[in-house]
Amino acid sequence: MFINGKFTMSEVNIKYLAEKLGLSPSTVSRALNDSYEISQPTKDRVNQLAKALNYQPNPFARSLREQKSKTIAVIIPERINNFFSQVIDGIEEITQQYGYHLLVYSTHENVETEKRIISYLLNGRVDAIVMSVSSQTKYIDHLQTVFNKGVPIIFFDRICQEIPTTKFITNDYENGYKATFHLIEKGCKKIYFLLLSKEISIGRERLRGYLDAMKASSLSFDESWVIQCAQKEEENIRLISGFLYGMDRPDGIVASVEKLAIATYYAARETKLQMPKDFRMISFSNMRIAGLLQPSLTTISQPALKIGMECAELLMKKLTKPNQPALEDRIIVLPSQIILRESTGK
Amino acid sequence: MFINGKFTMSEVNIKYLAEKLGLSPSTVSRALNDSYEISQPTKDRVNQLAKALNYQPNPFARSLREQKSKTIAVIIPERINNFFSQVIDGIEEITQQYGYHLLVYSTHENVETEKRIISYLLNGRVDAIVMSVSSQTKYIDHLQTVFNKGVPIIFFDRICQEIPTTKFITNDYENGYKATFHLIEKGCKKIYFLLLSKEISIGRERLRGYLDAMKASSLSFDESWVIQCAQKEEENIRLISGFLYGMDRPDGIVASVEKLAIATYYAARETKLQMPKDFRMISFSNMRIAGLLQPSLTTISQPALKIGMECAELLMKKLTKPNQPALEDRIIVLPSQIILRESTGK
DNA sequence: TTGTACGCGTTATCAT
DNA sequence: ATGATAACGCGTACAA
Repeated sequence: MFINGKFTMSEVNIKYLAEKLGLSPSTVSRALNDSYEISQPTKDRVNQLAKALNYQPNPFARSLREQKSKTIAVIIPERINNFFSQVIDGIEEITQQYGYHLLVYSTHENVETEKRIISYLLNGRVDAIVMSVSSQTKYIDHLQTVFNKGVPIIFFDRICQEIPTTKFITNDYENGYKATFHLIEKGCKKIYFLLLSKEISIGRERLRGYLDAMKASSLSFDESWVIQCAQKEEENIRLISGFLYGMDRPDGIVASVEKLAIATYYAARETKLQMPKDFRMISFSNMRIAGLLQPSLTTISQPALKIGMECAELLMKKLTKPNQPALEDRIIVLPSQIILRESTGK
Repeated sequence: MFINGKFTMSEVNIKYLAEKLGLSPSTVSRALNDSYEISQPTKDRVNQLAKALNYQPNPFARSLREQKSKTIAVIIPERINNFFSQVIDGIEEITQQYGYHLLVYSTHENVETEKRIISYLLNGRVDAIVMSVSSQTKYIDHLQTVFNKGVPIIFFDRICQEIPTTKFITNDYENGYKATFHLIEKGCKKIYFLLLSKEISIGRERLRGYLDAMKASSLSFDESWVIQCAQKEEENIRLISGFLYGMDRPDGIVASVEKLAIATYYAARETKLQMPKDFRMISFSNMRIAGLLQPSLTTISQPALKIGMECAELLMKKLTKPNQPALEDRIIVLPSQIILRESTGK
């Protein structure tokens, strides 16, 4: 409805329906909610008119009344990333069936942004939070606050160990080990590990797998082979080109996240080195087109859609059934898959 | 606050602050909103306590009262797509500065899903909608309804011409022409055009550019060269492989969307054909790593981030300033960029 | 089976 | 400068 050009919300509401039907608002409300107290004929009349006028309950009135929003916040470190996109697809697939809505936020790997976003969510705006922390997240007061306020929170992939709630990850340690072992089997002697940040869980776990695999082998190892990378792509390309130019360059690289593998491709171009001839690389990645790169990239691919769906299913169970206990403090591990391609040699 | 294990929303609210301060709720409200009617000392007292107790206004009470949600819906056809991810990044960058939140929905290219999503949004849940329509969207009653209800709606990329509102696109016709002309210059004689759907605006516009370029040349042309593709990747690979196997295969391909270019890469593998030797391809695409493919892909790249930011800026202007007129019925064109790479020959 | 009254938390209007 | 009251739209305890 318009009043002097301005949209006003005087839509059909319960009061309006009640008037039209000669009933009281409460009767209409109960009829719409299929209450056992209301006679079938009345229900029919109400539902018919509601449908005819395309009545939609006001979500804010309802949220205010019920103290819940039917909305979930999803917080990710970056949007331009197949893994996170797939996870959100998985979450939406489930939550949508329950009539839940998704507020999606990107921290752009920035803790301050992460804190700001979370501060918006502590007022009941969302019924729960599903998140993967930023690579900068070291201090976790803001996450602790969420938990203390009783807002259900689930972590996935980049989890926060310290918060006693449910976390979904993949077998990162194991795959860090396997990835490294695969390179060793291929004959690599000097294997570097590219790390986004030591702060994040997946970085630490994958690194641990790498370190153990190196230890288990008879290969030499130097701490300087663990390369701490930056946020900016150009910086990383420079960094990686730097050590690829050297005479003592690595002949194997484990990239702990996709963007570092990509930076390595650019660095390889710059230094005119070829995979797998000059060095071999394996990367954690959910790129659909890893197989179309030059050379195609051997990847450890995470079950992203499944992670999203499992997060959401757990949450829906907790939120839609009465008297559910708090989310259990446990880590659920879903297996990743190694897909061999040209970058580690056929 | 917890009551028998259950989280209850009895957070600090205005009433609580008022009690603690020995003031009335209305005074507190006014003080928090920096009303001129309140004395400075009172304001200070109120703000101090509010800060100390970390008071956060209840968004639903406010929305109910103000008849606005400070929330924007973003509806896209698919999430696993760099273009749409970048657009959303752009939207968020602006809206976040104004304290707006983003509900993000994917239609998965399905009109029915699109209709369902929109029906959720007609009850005031969002103050505006920014969307790119699904490739199936032919009848537009649901979009018309949005407009009729007075909910501001902006289209980008895949627009709906018929709705009189502001639309943001790139110069699709021009680039369809240029892309085709580029192939012609490279000596292609038989150029196919891969189309996702004739229903969507970008498909039609890019096709029009292709057709005009073909017409302007002295090349022969057959209608069957415009290939209507499917949703499923495997189906498209089969379809494309099908005509690549033939003796009368094309020597040039214009892919109107990224996913069709990718299907073509797989089809090329299957048929053992090589670009640019056996055929050349150019594609509309925002893939960051188009340059790392084998061969690297010549692309027409859209200013996605900018599109998002411009959509959001227009919207914020309309929503945050009083008495703004309805969104103008006009199309704003931002230029795309052609990036030449190996797939069309150096 | 239906109606009345109230409160969720906020802000605006009207009083004082 | 501050307080009392009403209203946004909904659902429910209580009354009839």
